[in-house]
Amino acid sequence: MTVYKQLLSLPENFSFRINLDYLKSTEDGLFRTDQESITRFIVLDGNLFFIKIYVSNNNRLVIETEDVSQSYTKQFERQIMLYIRDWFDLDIHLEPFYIIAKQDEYLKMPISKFYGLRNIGIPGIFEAFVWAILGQQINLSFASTLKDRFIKNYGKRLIHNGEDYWLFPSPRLIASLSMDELFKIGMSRRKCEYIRGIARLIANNQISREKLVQLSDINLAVKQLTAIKGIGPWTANYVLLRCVRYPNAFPINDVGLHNALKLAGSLDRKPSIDEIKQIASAWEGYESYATFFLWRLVY
DNA sequence: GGCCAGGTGGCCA
DNA sequence: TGGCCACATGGC
Repeated sequence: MTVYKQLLSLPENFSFRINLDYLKSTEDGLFRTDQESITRFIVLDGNLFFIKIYVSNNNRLVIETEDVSQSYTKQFERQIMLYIRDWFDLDIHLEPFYIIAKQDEYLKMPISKFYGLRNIGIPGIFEAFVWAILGQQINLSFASTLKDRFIKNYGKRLIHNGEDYWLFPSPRLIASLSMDELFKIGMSRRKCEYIRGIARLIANNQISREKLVQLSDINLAVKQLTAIKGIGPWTANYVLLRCVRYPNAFPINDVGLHNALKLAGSLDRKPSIDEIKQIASAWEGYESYATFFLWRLVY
């Protein structure tokens, strides 16, 4: 099979090792990691590509693409590069964030420990919503178990070099399932309803990542999303942070954020919401990155 | 055994 | 608006 190789230059404040470590900690069947690379299948307009990502000696990102569907064109090559730039959030300029963070009581420790980390995204909006809804209220290890069951019950299994990879279930399929069919994997009936509801909205193109990007106003985006049953302020901000990439998305109610602030600030208790608003006022415009680095302390 | 987990909607005053 | 409560399940 033909393999195409592309290079992407990396910003100085990007550490492949730190980002690989992060991905390793969140491996979910959709992609795989080893000591030096990340691999996954991606689908573009129904065409399948297998990509391998690693770093070269002169600090460039190398992307090898196997042309599984025999349909590789310059157009797909561009789309694959955009996919990678987006997944690793390569187009954001983080210098101003690091300047703020270096003198911030709560951020100086995490940015020193994880210097070079990026907000590794959740590429698909449906995947982002499902992951957020699964994570509501329950502990993260159980949420991971549910995600694993969700992917392996309803997703598509692919094999490459004898190893399993999964494609995330399509919103169309999930929208068509019965409550009992969804309930069997062990999530609450409410989570089943929320997930099926969002699957319908996405399948009908009533919600899309592009539309949310175009709004370009976090308050409007949150207002629109929280009108949907099952999407509260936390879920809306989580999806805007991890997928749509609003730099000022801020899931202020997040328990993990509270624990991380307690740890980073050596507090004897978790801070109150009012205290967090006070703390975060120094991060204006970079709340998403502040949150992502703080999460890395506790997850 | 009880409480807390990467919350949310529904009910009640 | 603000205060409860249920929700599925696992870990401590």
